[in-house]
Amino acid sequence: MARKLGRRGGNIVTIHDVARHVGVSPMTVSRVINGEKNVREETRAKVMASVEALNYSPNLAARSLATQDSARIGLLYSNPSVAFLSEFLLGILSESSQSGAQLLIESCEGPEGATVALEKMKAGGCDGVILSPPLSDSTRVAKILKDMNLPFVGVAMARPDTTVSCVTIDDFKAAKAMTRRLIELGHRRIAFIKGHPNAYASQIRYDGFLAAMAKSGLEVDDNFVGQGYFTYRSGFDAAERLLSHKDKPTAIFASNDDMAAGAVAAAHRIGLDVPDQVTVVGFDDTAMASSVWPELTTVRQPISDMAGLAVRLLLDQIRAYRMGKPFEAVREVRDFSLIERQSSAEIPEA
Amino acid sequence: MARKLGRRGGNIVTIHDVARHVGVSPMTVSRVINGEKNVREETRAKVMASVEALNYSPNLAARSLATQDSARIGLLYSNPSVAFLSEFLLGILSESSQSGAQLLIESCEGPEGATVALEKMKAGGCDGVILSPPLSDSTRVAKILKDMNLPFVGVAMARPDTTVSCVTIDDFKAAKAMTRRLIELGHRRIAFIKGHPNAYASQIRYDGFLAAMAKSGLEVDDNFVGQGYFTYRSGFDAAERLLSHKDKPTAIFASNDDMAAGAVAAAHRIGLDVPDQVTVVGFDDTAMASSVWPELTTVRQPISDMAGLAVRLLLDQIRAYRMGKPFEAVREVRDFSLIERQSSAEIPEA
DNA sequence: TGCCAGATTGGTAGCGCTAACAATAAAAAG
DNA sequence: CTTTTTATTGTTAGCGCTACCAATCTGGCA
Repeated sequence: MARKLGRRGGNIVTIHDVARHVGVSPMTVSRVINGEKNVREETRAKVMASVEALNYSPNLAARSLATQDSARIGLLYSNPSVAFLSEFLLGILSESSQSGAQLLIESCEGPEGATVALEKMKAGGCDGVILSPPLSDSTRVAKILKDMNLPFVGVAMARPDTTVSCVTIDDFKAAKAMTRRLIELGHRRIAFIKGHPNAYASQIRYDGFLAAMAKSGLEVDDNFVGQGYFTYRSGFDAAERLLSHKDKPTAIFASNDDMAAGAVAAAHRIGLDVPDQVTVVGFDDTAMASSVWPELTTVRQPISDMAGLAVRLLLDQIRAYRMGKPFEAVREVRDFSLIERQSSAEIPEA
Repeated sequence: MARKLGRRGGNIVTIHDVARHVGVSPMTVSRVINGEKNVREETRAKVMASVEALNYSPNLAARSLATQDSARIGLLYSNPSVAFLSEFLLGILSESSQSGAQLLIESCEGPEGATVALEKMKAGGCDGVILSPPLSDSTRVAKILKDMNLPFVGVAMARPDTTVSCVTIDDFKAAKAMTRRLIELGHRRIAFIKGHPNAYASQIRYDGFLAAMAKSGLEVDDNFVGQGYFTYRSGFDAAERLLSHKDKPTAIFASNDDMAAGAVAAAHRIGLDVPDQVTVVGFDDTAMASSVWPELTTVRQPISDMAGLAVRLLLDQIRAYRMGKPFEAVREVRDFSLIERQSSAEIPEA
């Protein structure tokens, strides 16, 4: 029976080829590439060498067919920052392609649209769902999923909820750290622009700011707190107000990058140089942060990693669910980092 | 032999289940779901009904294993606009998950890094590569791939090259259309900010602008053409200069959104209202366009569709390549669209 | 020396699907 | 009415991999 050739682009190296090359059974090769124990070190080395030599890489389709643990995971996102989305997708993608998971992607507008999207996923045979913010913070979406009996993992969820699995950073700590950094730079009159009142993250970031200020014995003037809505425009407006006081703040901490960019524009409008006369910092490290000028000092979440981790967690949950194990929520907290760019500087000499 | 249960999340419906339910052979079901001919209409309907009733959806792993036409496709991107990337990924993702293609993703910095990344892909068993801009425009990357004998498809390639497959829009026409629109709005003194001189798109967009101007009998003053580099800062600087002439332009066409955003900031700085006193338009419809205020009128490419199409084209090419057919380059041109937001308006009454 | 536990390896079967061919039924041709 | 063609369906085998169990080989110990 003539074997079809040229398949897999000339890379038709299978586990059998490797096995033959080494002189062991395919099963042993399988064990080695899956890192199982109970393989003699010597054998393992030989196999590894052959894998390398033949440039073998396993056929994921075959593997997931054989292991039966291929899963379909749904990705629900809803108009997050686009920059966030791309990093998010990158993380999801590389992880899920490795684990051979199938992806179903749906976007939705708010929790209402979520119902429809989730029904669609369920119908499409989804085994679990990953939620991007701000959906991950929605109690409503969480409820829908629980009712559907679908495992899910939220990414960058600010809402504290021990019954839901998620991967996040500590928004409180992050805001606190950024504030501390501003204080370190000599700033005392620090203004804060809050995010959308509906978002959990808004409150938590604000709390972090307050905590850092309190710890340094600095008081927060009500005039130095602006209400924003996570949009450029709202940041612009809030900053304009904040900067109109006779005793201007020397630094503005906006609780996301869009608002920080708006704040920079407002400062420029008034004729204030950033950062020489006002420091402006943001949060999230979206594309915005490095597109505007000066580029924004901001807080960065390891989004790609977080998304990848979310996939792994979800697959674990799906596996557990299939084995009939009881559900156990996991909360993984990742480290954030402060990215210092050109929009922040030491306090100007008075 | 006890069958493992609970697999595929309770959605263990296989083609056999459907077959049994209908009372035909699995093969017939396979034919129906693959839309093959030579199936009686009546049978087809019955199968369809069962598929619906049982909520069957095929196991892609099994399918690609059986058809042997699973492919590994590489995705090479290099720091494009993040907004572009996410749309791009979305398109790639939904298409490739449907076709069961495996994805390998690599980013690289410029054509130098491309060599390394592509070697890695080749080693990883890639059967073909998709290039995002600006890599798609690089003759160097194209050469590397040709030398490697790897099929590839470029997305949003401005460079005219009939030996390379790509999916693009007509940058010339798009720039022309936007310019025409500005003229329609009554603008006569229209300034243009060029993109990075190394990018093909820059020249082509500029040509489109010139063509539209010429067609309307408008002359282009050298003072009304600024050199930018696709960055916010360069747009800011160029606009500042353009707006400093005593006979200011009433509209500025920046050849990407970042520069347009910079131009808006420059106008604001000078105290000019956008769009009441100056119209500013961009190109690309990146996140930037709808993040700043006023939101930018711009040219939009159907990136997601284009990326999806690129995947399909690439898979076709890989298939053709495997069957030993000669390579044939395809150039698919998609329609762009003009997105009118708040940064453009009719010419102010003098 | 003989026996057994544990370590290491191999054999078999089958995951869900479809290519290729075989078989049957229906239609067309002679 | 038989033969050929064509339309429709079924059968077999195998894609590449791994779960499961059987086989073999260690060495330790009585």
